Amino acid sequence: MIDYHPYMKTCADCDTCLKVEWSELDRGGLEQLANSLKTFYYQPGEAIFHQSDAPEGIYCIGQGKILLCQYDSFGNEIGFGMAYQGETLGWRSFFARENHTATALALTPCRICLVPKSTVHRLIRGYPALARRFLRTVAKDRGPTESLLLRNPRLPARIRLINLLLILCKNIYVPNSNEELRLSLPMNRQQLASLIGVRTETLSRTIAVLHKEGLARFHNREVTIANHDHLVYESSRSKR
Amino acid sequence: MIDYHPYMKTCADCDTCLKVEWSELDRGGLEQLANSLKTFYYQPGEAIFHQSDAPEGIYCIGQGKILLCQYDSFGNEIGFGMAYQGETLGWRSFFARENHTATALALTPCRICLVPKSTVHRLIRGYPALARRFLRTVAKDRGPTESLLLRNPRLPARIRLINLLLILCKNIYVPNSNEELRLSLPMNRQQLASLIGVRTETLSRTIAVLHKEGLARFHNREVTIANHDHLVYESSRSKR
DNA sequence: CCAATAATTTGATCCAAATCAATGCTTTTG
DNA sequence: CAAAAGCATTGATTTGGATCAAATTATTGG
Repeated sequence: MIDYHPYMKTCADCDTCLKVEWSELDRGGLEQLANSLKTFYYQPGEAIFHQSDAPEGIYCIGQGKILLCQYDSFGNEIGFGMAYQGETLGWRSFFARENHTATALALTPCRICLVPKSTVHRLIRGYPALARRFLRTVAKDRGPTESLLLRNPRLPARIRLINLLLILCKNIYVPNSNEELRLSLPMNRQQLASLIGVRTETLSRTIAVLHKEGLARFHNREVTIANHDHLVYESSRSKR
Repeated sequence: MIDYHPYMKTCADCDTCLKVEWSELDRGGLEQLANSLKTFYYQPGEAIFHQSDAPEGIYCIGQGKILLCQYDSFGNEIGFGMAYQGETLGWRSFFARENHTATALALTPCRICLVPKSTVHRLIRGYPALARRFLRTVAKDRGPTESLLLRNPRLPARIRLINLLLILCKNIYVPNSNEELRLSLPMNRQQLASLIGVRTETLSRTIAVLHKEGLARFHNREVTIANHDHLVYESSRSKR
């Protein structure tokens, strides 16, 4: 983790952050933001924050993909969500005034800005619109809904995998549903398997089946969604 | 559903509501609240709101227990959370500005106040502290965490049931862990089973085992937790 | 570039929970 | 209060995914 703070004193270099919650700020607020921001770079596998750490503020993902995970009593990593460029991170525990209940792992090289807690507190108090905007962010969190699709014991592994693919599809721009959709799975099979609550062997076999059926062709960490409509159809016909 | 609105024009009758988010309001705010409140009474099985309804405001549970559920494509009810007296309800979709993604069912006779959306909007704008307080409420929501304990396909049914019992225990005051803990399961076996993602037959068998082991004695819709510590121990030793 | 190592896939077997079927209990309700 | 209906438990069988083991494919480091 390298701190580029000395070179990054302004948010002008980082237009992603202005597209998120901070867009509620005026010139003065943005200045406070820029002056207190710390920018960090992470390599895949590095943690942005750890379970049971006290929150240091709110993170703003300028670049990269992040896995949210927990560890069980045997040290196994269990992924339960992802975060992307242009999203804020770490708000749940910050606003709940609790320690982090999850670990955030960089999956790809990441550029992430930390807005220190003192700044967030000041801005939230000074800009009621910012508080309202964060209220919307927190309420809009898809985590709980996704978990019903990905980690439901009553759904077969195949449907859970399909649901995961569909959720990942939503996070990339889809110009035309007729075109083949290519998306990267920026994580290893263990992490992918943990997201849908199966063992890697089961994931492998399920992947092999979808591949043979021609619905989604897998090659290492890339998938080509050949028949998006059919995946949607199959998912919609299943239980919850 | 009976509207007792004519008899309940003030929040003074309903001290629970003052213990929740609305306690951030001053005299004027509370007056606005009291003047626009509508109080409804529900019998077990009645819905407070339905999946895909547009939110009408925020509900305040004066009395009763509520099941949050969804329905799959075959009409099966899948519970994924509960709400209790002294909690607010329906804020997620309200603040996300989306239609409800869940149905709220009364499990016991309920007294519930609806704060109409126009009032909530006005109060949220007029009282920044209220927005911040709701931010905390939304962030503190235990739903996502609980779902990892209750609906994790990698956990055996036994552990998921134990986790459910422990979560239900948390919602009642526990004076002394040595004493036996009695708690009611105010729902049928189908609903209980859906909360931990198993079939009723499996729930029955799992209940029978815990009962025979003397860890938790079940009788109809009542459980007596005989060995809380052991349940905690077993839960903590399991995977996530 | 190749050996060493790690990650992934494939194969064989086992087991927890689903399913299907039947019986025993509670609530309703006439 | 008894019959009917709905709910809950128990039994027998099946099955999807876990587990254990081995082979194959990637990745890393010399």
